[in-house]
Amino acid sequence: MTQLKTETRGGARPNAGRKKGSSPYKESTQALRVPDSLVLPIKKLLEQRKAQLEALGKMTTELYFPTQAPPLCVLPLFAGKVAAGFPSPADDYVEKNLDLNELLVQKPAATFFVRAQGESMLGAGIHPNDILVVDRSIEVTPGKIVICALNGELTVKRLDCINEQWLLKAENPAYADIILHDELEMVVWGVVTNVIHSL
Amino acid sequence: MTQLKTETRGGARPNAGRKKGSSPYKESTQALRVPDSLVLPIKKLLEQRKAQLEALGKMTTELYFPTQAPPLCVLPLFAGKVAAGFPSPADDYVEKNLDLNELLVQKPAATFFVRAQGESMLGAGIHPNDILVVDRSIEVTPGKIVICALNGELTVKRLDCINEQWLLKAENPAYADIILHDELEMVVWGVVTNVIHSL
DNA sequence: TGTTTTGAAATATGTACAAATATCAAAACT
DNA sequence: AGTTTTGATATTTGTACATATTTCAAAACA
Repeated sequence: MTQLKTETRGGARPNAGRKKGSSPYKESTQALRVPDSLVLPIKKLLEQRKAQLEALGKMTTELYFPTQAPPLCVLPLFAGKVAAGFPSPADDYVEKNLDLNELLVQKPAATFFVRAQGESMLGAGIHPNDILVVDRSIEVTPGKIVICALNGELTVKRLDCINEQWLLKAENPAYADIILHDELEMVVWGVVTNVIHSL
Repeated sequence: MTQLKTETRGGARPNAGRKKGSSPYKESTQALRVPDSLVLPIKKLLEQRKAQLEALGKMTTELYFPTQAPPLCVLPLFAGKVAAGFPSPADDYVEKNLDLNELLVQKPAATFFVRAQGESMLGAGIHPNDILVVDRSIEVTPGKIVICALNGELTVKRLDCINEQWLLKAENPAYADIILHDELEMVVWGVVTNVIHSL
């Protein structure tokens, strides 16, 4: 015969139980059926989402990470020559399939975009209104093109160091270099890895 | 009492039953639990995948569509000024969240990538080794930058029409324009919408 | 002999459910 | 009075299962 224990701890009471939104995604989930080949990519995405939310929890500011995700998209990349007409897969025109996010974003949690203004970096292929891909995890060294806040103003320049003097160099003869002295408040946001130019 | 019907059609036999891979994805599926905010995007992706596979069934050649999907990726886009340090969401530095595929690929089924060669289009911001985003669904009109096969050679130029004479113009004084005459076999692949430049 | 109809079998798919996990107020302990 | 332990409860989460769908060979038909 089993002893009936009358436990007095725990028990029914308001506010008991697991809280809504206590999943790693901070929101409810639902079961979705997806094809095998998409399982791994989507799982990767879910891990990434979790990591972002975790990072978010440690930040004082918010909004750095998206609340909604976009559609996946992989498209073929062609290269080389082509017999007149559209290329055939028999020939090796298809270099490989390419995903833009994979190509341009190595570390999602450390990457953001900035829209370029001005013509000071034309020589580096950066035109007004271009979108710059910026990686905050890359080491800032002389020669790198960086996004920085100069006295509160966002700017893109090539960082350089000549005779122990740090410079921000424009890649356009019409613009003067900026010498970094103590009165100048300069904060580097990250290193520009790619430029997206719309025609 | 129920009448026991002895059906003679159908019945046990080899090769009966639904075939493996008879799903719209041509492969097996599995249930995956995803956060609410990802449900719609992923459903969109699944629809896209189905549409691609359907289109594939109607094509003679393959390989235009990917067999494996990439990770999703949305990142913030910043704009404007910034108080020294990293931007705060209280200010409006965050222009919007941005997905590269969404930004650069309007029609996945009509879009592909080509790697640029040569310096003939420097003036349009196209450098050697840049990746060009090409949309085959955009109408080819004078002024557009197009990818075309010229006697089997892949090239990128600006299409123009002067006095009813069609031209392919380079955007670099060092390169001559190409006049389109009957002996020249020219097939337009599509219109260049974006240029991706690596630093 | 060629065409159409038919139903059992095999796979596909949405979801219900059981098991796992997190939460917190009250009890027990210092 | 403050800290730690405890267990009922609410939610999350993986997956088994019931249902729907597709397929094909044999039977029925023309």
